[in-house]
Amino acid sequence: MGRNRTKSGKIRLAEVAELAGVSPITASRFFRNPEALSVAKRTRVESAARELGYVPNLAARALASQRTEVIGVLIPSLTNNVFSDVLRGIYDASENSRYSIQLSNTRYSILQEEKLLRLFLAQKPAGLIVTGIDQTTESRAMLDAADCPIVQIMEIGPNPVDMMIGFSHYDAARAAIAHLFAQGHRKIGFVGARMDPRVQRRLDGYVSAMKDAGLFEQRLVVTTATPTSVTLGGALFTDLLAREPGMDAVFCANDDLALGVLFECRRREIAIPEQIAIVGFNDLEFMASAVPTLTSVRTNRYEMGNTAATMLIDAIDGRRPEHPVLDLGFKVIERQSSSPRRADNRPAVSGAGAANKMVALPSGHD
Amino acid sequence: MGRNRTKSGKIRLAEVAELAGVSPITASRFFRNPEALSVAKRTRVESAARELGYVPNLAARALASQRTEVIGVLIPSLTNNVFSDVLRGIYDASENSRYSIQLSNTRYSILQEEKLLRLFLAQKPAGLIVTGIDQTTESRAMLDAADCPIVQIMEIGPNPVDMMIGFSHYDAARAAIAHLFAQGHRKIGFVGARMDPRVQRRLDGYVSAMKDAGLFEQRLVVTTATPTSVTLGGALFTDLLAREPGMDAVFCANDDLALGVLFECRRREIAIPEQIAIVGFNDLEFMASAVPTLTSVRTNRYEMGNTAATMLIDAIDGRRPEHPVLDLGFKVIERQSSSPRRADNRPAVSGAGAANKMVALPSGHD
DNA sequence: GTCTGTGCTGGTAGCGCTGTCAACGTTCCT
DNA sequence: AGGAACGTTGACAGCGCTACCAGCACAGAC
Repeated sequence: MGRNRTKSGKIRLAEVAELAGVSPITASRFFRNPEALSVAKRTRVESAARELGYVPNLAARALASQRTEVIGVLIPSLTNNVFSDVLRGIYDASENSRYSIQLSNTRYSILQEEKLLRLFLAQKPAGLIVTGIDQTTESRAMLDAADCPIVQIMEIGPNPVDMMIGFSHYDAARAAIAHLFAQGHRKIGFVGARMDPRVQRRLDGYVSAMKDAGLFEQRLVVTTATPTSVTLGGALFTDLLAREPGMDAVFCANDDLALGVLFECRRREIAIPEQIAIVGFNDLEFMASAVPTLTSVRTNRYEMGNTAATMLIDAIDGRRPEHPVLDLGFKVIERQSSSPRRADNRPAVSGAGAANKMVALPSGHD
Repeated sequence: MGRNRTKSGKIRLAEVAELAGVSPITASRFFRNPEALSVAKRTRVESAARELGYVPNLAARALASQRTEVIGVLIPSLTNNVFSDVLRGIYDASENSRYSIQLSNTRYSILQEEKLLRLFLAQKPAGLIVTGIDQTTESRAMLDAADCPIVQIMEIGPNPVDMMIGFSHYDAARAAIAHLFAQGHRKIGFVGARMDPRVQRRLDGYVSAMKDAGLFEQRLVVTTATPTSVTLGGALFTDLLAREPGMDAVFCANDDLALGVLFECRRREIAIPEQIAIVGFNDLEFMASAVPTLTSVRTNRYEMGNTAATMLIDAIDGRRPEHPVLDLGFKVIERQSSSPRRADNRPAVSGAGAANKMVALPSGHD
């Protein structure tokens, strides 16, 4: 018995097999495909493993089987709370599987992404989750050649590498603008930061909606490459206001910016929504509790991460999903900051948590 | 040449060695300890590896060397933005090392932590980062027995397992209350959510400061086990106000709660700081840009993660730090929400980014 | 000239597990 | 009854790398 023990004192599969009275390979099978064993041996191996406190050596398994049980995840930012929700979904889904998550941060650089992709692929991951649909041609070639399932998350578009889950940022922005139109707003500004591909598509959606209505003007758009923040929202709004004092609404590319605009309005004593309406994007938790409560476009971030990881794991295990491209849609959550103008300029006292009118839309593909 | 190629088409060390005209073991040494090679062989192996695009097989290395290049990280939450800053620091520090991060979420459960710890330790990590100092005795025993460097982060306390980096939440809370006392406040409420050990210590600091001043009353404290949120801040503050309408300040266990209190005050038309002062904790970005700007206790979260990972990697590589326990301290950032009462009840128009008065304190050890 | 020490290099023997294939016993069909 | 088909089991041979130890050449000490 002792002779089967590792030098390091760890219990090996051989020892479990010996105690169970089976060959090592049978014990090995127990951990990979228990159904293949007879019930008698299965229970024998199981109890032997438990008795000895056996923990498989993943390195040996990876070496022998020529594959790992690692899911690589490439996201552009760890700071942005949008990704923390997605990540939580991914980790939750991976928790009860035998796969572990290997996370890397591309810092919004597709070159960095390419480099990380090369690194990941060299270790033969079981699967890969990548953000967005804008990869370098080199990255794209690597992804196409990869022999593991891949999920692209955050948005949907044509030509998926493999699986895809997200929504149309373009349509979501158009829906936000349509909502503002419906409330009677016309001079609608756009405030955006970071300007990654998804924010860019929101801008595109805004531009097209405004053009469709014959209301687009370049000076209504203020953007910057700087990372987003609440403070930045106030600063960009200040710029916008200087360019176009007659503006009656602002569409913010994310909720942090929207909060910054809210505070800046308060600082300038601009009434919301009477003088200026605000719409954010993502529907972070605080939007429902701000004063006034802030309208936003709800995106299903946790669900996105969770479903992506679940789909990926299923695909790794050979259960490919029926629909490899999944549109999670979005909802425009209408709140006080964009409600129709009223005579009473004060927000309701019990504003937080008040029933939110919702407009749900699946985003159009392509 | 071809015969050294893996079935999978990957280049092995043996092939690099052959091209370089050295033995495999010499090539192996090149990657682990280049200084041990003569300059001639070093350059030969280097160029051979580059020419072939060699990428080491980590599983084989781990199996043969009986150790991994994985740093395990155990944090209680992925949602809390406090941890996203810490994580960013950790990932940044690991990026240019050969170690990779394996992250797991304990969900604020020390039992879950114990389970994960067992899992991690079984894979022989190169190092471990764990959150806080409140482990189960079983966990503590495992950590003590672990044969890898360990860093405890987020707080400091007696009996470090190995290394430790953080600050005293107790002292930080006392400093916040001292600041409020200095501004003339007396009836100071406490609002806390989640009540993990660190929040509990902030509460302890609050209680002791209030007792020292002979001002403590149990009904000034409102806490809940519910996870924190902005909305919850408003709700808890509402409770507090119902219990003690005469309150003149609130110390919030974190900034989300503080923002919720701010909005609730606005909803109730309570003037800040004239009627009630607010102090938060962590100094998230939005605190400087709220209206009025919100006082908070700044904690060095990114630096904490970054330094923890750097210390850990150094220790793994045999360079143990001079001081295994590092107190990163904190700063009370005084802003409008706790400024002395003024006749003018309106906040300054250019409030955001206005010079912040700071009170820096190292937290006392133990 | 012999001995010891140092710097570099290579051979051997696994690390712990799994893929492949063959073999076994049993059942079911013709 | 004979044979095919199936389910179950085990032997063998590595997966790609590194720990360990031995060996070599050379330098310096006696």
